[in-house]
Amino acid sequence: MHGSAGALLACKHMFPTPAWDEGLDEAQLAVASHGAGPLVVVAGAGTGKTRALVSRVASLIQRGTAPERILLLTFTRRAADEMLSRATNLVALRSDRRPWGGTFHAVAHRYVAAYAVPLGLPTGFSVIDPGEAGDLMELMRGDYDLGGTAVRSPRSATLVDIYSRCINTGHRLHEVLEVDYPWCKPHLDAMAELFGAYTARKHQAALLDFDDLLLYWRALLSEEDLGRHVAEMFDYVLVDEYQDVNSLQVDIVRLLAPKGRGLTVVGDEAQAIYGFRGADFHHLRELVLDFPDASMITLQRNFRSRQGILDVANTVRPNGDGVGLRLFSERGRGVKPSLVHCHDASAEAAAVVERVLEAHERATPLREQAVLLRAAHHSDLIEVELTARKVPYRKYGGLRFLEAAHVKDFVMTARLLDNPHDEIAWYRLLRLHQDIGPARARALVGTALATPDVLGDWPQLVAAAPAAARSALAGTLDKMVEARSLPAPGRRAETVVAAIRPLLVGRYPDAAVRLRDLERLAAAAAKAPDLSSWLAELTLDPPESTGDFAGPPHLDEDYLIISTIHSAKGLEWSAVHVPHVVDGFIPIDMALGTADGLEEERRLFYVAVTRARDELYLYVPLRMPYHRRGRDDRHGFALQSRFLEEEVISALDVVEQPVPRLRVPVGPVPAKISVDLSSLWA
DNA sequence: GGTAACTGGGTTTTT
DNA sequence: CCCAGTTACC
Repeated sequence: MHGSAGALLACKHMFPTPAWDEGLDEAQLAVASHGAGPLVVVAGAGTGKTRALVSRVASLIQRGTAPERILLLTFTRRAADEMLSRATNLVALRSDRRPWGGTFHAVAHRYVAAYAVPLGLPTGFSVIDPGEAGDLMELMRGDYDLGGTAVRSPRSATLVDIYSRCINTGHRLHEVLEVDYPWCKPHLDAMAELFGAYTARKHQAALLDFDDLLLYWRALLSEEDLGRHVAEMFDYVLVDEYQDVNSLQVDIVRLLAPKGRGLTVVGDEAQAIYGFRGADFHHLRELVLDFPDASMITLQRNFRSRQGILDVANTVRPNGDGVGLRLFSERGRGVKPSLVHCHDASAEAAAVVERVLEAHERATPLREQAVLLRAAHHSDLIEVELTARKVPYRKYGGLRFLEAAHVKDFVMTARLLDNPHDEIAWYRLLRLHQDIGPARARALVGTALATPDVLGDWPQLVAAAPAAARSALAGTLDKMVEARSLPAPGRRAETVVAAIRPLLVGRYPDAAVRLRDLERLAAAAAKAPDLSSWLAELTLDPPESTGDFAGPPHLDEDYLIISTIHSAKGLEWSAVHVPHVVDGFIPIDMALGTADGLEEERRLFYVAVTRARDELYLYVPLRMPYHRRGRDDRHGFALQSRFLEEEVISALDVVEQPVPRLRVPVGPVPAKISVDLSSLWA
């Protein structure tokens, strides 16, 4: 079934060249034509690892593997979709016979939904995001001595982070607190109790958080017979970005590919940027050690960037870890990247926009350029400047569409149709009504959960509500009953929007805009097979930019990309602009405390730099506001980033951005000017 | 006891 | 922009 590389070469002389190996270099070809033994590919940035993976999938199919017996796990759904459609194009497959692919979480969801019954889960379970997990923690933490402000106690978002870290790393709570949250140590016992109760309460409400999806998938795979059956559904498992997996994901991979058979992982330790989420790049090394028969292929020919950019990248690249990989360009020297010194943050914003427009003049479209930032709000001033100069842009990362209050209102209300046990959804929906605050909502949630079929029997819930809220609540519930009776996802979603419309109109001054968002969302839902799985997928893979639901972009539409470095992973642009290359921003101040944190910041900088194909600009403002936002606009001197070591700077062309000077326009001067205040005291 | 409206202080990265 | 804390009103 698995032809060797030799047999493959022989075939090439007899048949027209198969499309999948066209233009591959030796190392990429070795990846594509590798057999079934475990394979570790160490791929530096821009070395064509996507091509190699795509070709491998195509090659496996051509060598006789059934497409549906291949599983491709990637970091984002977009990456999976892109790779799978490229691979299937190479071998011209029927669309119903495609390989499996997606993020760990998305694939987990499919399995967990399909095997809900043996896993002991209710079939109507809902998937909640970390924000909603925080809502549930918030509801509970008061009962576990973690509320109030008498003692400094962790916020609910922090509690979710800690909980999640325990699960994703497999470390015990006290270890996690010791290493990552030492200031929370006094709350150890309270947290242990809270976390136990949180797990139970989620289960009761038929809610699965992101971590649960992985936990249940692992549980399924660990089960003696069923697990083996599920794992045996795949002959090949390919995992991209393996440096960013956590130990739970490692377990899943190991269970899917016992002894590494059919396993391919691709990664680069120098691009590990998800340590804060429990990822550990050592997993990549460990795989090589654990499977002595693993083959290792290193890709270091860079097809993306000019050598000038790689000179910077090679000096920034952390040398302690990794394999001492150095990147060599296949595309010539190019222009030397610039380090632009600016007077202050607003001069920097002007300098960025100026260079964006210059590159645009030189025929680099806006969408071939990106501004990459450490944190989403670092783009404030640049956005102001872009707006003032009418440069269109789209922003990725940071505040998400799904976090917008009205979208959550809609999603959670819609979820209640299939899962009436969802107490956070009830809580949110009830709070949306006038005269129902935290306390009454809490009581009403109790009533709702105690009523066997609340939606069928809604007058009971209305009767328990305060008189002032009854008619509104009756209206909401009545519409929801109607929505529940409609099977078509589009109509169902529309009716949910209708149910909450009066509530939103009362709550948000800009309700009209928000309702339009929801109508678009409902229209998108119409294309899904059913509403509840569509909602789960929306939660797992939310639209990344605010523009994503504005309909398909025009072909000739051009806009600059603004993105966090994290969201830019795996992407590339002709020109890349990195502002704020200043200590406290890159590296960010929050990460300065630990050596590990600082190393991750360096890798982040490396990722940013290696996104550029032809032009790279780093910007250093010499003065920065003390506070990143808000009323205090005092400035202090900024320290150039500690990552800009001498060796890095020598690979850069240092430019001083002239200080903008205020010019007072001088017109015709009158003969005599006088200032007379005498009338004030007369 | 409970809700709504206002104020002042603070903001990393994401499946 | 989101939060916790305060205050005025039911």
